[in-house]
Amino acid sequence: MGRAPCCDKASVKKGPWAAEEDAVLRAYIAAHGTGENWIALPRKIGLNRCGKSCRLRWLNYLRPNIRHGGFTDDEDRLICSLYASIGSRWSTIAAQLPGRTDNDVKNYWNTKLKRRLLGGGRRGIRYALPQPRLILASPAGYGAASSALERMQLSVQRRHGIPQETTFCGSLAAPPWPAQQSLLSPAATSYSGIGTSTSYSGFWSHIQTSTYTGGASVQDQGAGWESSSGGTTPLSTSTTREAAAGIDSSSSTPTATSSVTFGGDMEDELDMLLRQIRCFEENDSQLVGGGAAADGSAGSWSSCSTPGVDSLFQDYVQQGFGQ
DNA sequence: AAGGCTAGCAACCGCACCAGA
DNA sequence: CTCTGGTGCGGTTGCTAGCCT
Repeated sequence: MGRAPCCDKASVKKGPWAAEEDAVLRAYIAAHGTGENWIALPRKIGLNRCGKSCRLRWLNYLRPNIRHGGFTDDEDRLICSLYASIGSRWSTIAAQLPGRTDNDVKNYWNTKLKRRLLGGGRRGIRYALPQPRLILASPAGYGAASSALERMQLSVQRRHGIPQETTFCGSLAAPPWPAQQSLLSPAATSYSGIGTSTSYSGFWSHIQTSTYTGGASVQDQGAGWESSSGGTTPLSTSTTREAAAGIDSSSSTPTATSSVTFGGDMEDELDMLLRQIRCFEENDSQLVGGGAAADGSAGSWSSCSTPGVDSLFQDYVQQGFGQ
């Protein structure tokens, strides 16, 4: 049974906000603040709007000190770096950019940065990215897949300056990197609380606590993982092998997606990540050449880099970007 | 000049989380 | 412990202005 809608969608006004509506909402919040119930607010002030719509309008547009457009190069770099590391947690990324909203950052990424850095674009066929033949058991489906792929590609490009057509985006039929399951499982998109809870599970916990230790062949991939939290592999070997081969494994439900409890506070980890990004910016030249040597040798990876994630990239790059 | 295409932005939708009853 | 309502978030879509042919 679904839950009751927050408002009568048939009777509330939808679409663009009029200046008068903005004025009413702004005046009320200026006088009473936003501490009250958003659902009840529109009725109280005579707006024929859904409470969620009012909240969104306030947060994304009417709130003081909001900046729209005109992203700086520094902001570009920060967005790219954070996206490559933590994915599409727009609110977390936006929190590092004063005056920016998650919606703004998201739109900016989708319309400008993504295309500039990764090629392709939005809305499927109109600017179609070459779609990798990676079929997931995950109900999150392609959303999570494309996001993870973008992040891998972005990070590899950032580190090695590799033209996009030579990275895996255009040729990923059977990617040799080992982490499809942990990157793309349903848990990969969820976490509980920032600054309010110490329990965290999902992609971040995997990259913090799991290390890929080998397994160059597809058959070995499932066995290549070691988990520092107690030795439970986050991978299902059967689904991993099938996914890596581009086979629909929807009939084999992932069975080993054990939740790994994250040992630290998310804000601390974000701090660490920001330090890494600054370190990365300062030592960019040290990173170029690591792992991407023409002879396929590993090269050296900077200590600035994010643990776990880099082991994936390193392994992937060592194997020739999916060739 | 007109029609189609593209890019950018605003807003909606649905899900997950959380707190309180 | 369960249920319910409020909130936050990410993904997606609709609309419109500008550009191109």
